Amino acid sequence: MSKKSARLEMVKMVISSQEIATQDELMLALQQSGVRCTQATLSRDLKEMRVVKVPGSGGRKVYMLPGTHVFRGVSDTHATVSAMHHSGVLSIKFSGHLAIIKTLPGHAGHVAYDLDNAQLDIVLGTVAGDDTVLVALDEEVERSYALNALAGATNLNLD
Amino acid sequence: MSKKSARLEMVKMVISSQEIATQDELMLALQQSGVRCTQATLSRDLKEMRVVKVPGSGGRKVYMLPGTHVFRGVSDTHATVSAMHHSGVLSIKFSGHLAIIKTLPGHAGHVAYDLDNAQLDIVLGTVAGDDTVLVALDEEVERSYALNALAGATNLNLD
DNA sequence: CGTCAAAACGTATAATCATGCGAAATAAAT
DNA sequence: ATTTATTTCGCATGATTATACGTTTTGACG
Repeated sequence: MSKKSARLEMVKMVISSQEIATQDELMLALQQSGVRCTQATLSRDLKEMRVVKVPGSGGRKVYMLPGTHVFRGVSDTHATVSAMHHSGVLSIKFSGHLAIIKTLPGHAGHVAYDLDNAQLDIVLGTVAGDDTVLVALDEEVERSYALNALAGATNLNLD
Repeated sequence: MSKKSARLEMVKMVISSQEIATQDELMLALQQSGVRCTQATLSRDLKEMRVVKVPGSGGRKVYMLPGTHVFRGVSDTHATVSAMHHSGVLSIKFSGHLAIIKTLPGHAGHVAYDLDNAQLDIVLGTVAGDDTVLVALDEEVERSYALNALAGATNLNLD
């Protein structure tokens, strides 16, 4: 594993788990993880990885992985993600009439897509971040029912 | 019909029909269509529209409209599009203290942006996906009031 | 190992983009 | 219409990103 590809993996992990607005910011975040390099190198890395900078709410712009932001495990030196669920769904919790689905980094979009396609009439709408999906539920539905429906639509195995 | 929204439409048309790499380039392309403005203005426009710059194949980076947004019909070069700035809002529903706004694909960001800028004090915050905006509402507000406020801020015509 | 070629990198700087601020334009109110 | 408030905009400049170029590293081969 070259020094470069290790850095690239770390970049993926960092930008999919936190909001990074500039390359200097990214550089600092990488230092926290023991990766040292310059802004120039990151500029080249981000271009090579086709990372895009997206204007978000609140006037800030953050880096995001392209396409189906799929972040597959980390290789060697650092933390590897265990317990990979097929769906990428880690947990489903509720607050009010909102379901909060936590996923692996980068999987939220895919999970939300599946949910939308499932056409559940208990779901009023979904919004996906990077590793979180907010699901607005109909007021009338019971949580136990919703949990089953959501788990089913996302291929989550309830234990 | 403001001068601004006309320019915004033209920007959409230009960046969806040709490969634009810089804001100066975009500025020149707009001049060809009779729209004159500065790079500074375009910077603000692109941010408002949440246009992203994507590193493409040939080492080139081009601007792209977010989501699966398809720009639909404008007649010819100058073409003042009528029925412009339809909000893209399809429906507004409620669940608990949350409003769920469904929009045309790719329009959620813009709608959320408008809402944020409207500075409604009944709105605590917004989150935009691709075609859904979740709006966190103040606990005290009546739904009928909220509906009117949201519809107003998003230029939705209530029937 | 030593040599060569290719890739990766840092420095310095150019290119591009974002923004504070006052001016001009637009809308709202009297 | 005149005043007042709000939005939009351009200019100048600060902030961020990209790259030319020389240096170092990496890897293949003898």
